[in-house]
Amino acid sequence: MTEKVSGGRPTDERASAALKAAALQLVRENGYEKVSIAAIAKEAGVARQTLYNRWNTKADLVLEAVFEETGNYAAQPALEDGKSCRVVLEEFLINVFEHLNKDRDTLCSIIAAAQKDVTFNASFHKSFVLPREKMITALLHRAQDRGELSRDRNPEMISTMIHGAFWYRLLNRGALDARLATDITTEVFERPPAKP
Amino acid sequence: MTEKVSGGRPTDERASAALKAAALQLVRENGYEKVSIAAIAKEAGVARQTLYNRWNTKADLVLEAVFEETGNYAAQPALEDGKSCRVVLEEFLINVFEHLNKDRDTLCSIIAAAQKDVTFNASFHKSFVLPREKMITALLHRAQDRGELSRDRNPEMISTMIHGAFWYRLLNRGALDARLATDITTEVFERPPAKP
DNA sequence: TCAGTTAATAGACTAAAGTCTCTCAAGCAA
DNA sequence: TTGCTTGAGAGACTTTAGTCTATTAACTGA
Repeated sequence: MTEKVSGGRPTDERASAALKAAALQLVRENGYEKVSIAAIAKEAGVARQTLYNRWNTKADLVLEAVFEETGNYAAQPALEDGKSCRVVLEEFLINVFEHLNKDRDTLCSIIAAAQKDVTFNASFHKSFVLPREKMITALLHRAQDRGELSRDRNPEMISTMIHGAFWYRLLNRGALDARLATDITTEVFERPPAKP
Repeated sequence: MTEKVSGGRPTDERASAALKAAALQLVRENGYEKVSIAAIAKEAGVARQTLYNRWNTKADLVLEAVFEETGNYAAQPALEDGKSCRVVLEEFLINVFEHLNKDRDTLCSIIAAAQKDVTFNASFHKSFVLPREKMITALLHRAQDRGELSRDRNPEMISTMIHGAFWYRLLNRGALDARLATDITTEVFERPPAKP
């Protein structure tokens, strides 16, 4: 964040790149838990301390590596074309699930790491979790504005329930597929009134 | 599971009890991550190997300890009295949240541990997660039978979304309070139709 | 009583995370 | 060129999880 003040040896960006590449490769090959920090540093051809100079934990490094490679997992869904919000939500979820499935085990490990490290939890939440939550909330507000969703509904709560549903599936080894996207979307948008 | 066949020194149940008590006390005092297995064994006045003889990991031990002490966290909600399913769900959730809040950090750590150990994940899921999921699903089916919930709704999906919502809150350090219980229940049961 | 069996204790050992220190490298400004 | 500053490399050190082994304790059946 803060600009470098004066001299000193510049950080070698190739070392960062090599570490991220090595981390991603080893984690995908062997699984997050099986890969030691020493192994990542060795694979990158870099001293272990250099890794610690840049990231606090393996989780920080791997999150950044996965993130960067996948373009931050799914862009904001476009709201302003001809599609209904319902269709946009469904397509968005399908897209998210595709990305999640690619690094599924790694993401589970990252969520796990966030539970044992408050600092990492905060940065993970800020850079990854919250933005996604707000995308859905914004989409649901838009749906209310367009009359596709009743004003009586609670977009923040629905967003929590949507994200919760696939976190729950993710962490409990359930399927993350188009069917889930459709089922969630249906539950959100098709609301026949209770019989009196 | 299998009965003991013949002789041999009997396992000392006092050791198990002492280990569970020590684990619970130390974890609540210092936090799950800060407590080492050696410290638990020492506090219980028992050899470290004795702990490993009974549980595979710290997570197995702590889960059992927490479980036992809290009577498995919330009983099946009674379906057969005068209350509506909506009220039963709300009260059930309030009750669950009260329990969850007591050992909140510990439960987060247990969920985290389940992500790095397939064996523990399976036993956690079987003994803890699935039963709760089925309670809610059964309640929602009952609501459909009684006409409190439309037949068009998907009880399994709703159950996933409900549990997901509070897992998500739990893991992301959000509030687990009566307000959440009410908001969830409202989202589930009050479904004004979309405007045409 | 004694042989067989299983549990408990104590301690060694490995692998890994994380911290620390020392030395060298690479840039800056006077 | 000479300090000054910061990064990089190498390796020591501590703590912990987890495994393994040898020894002793407690119980059963013949």
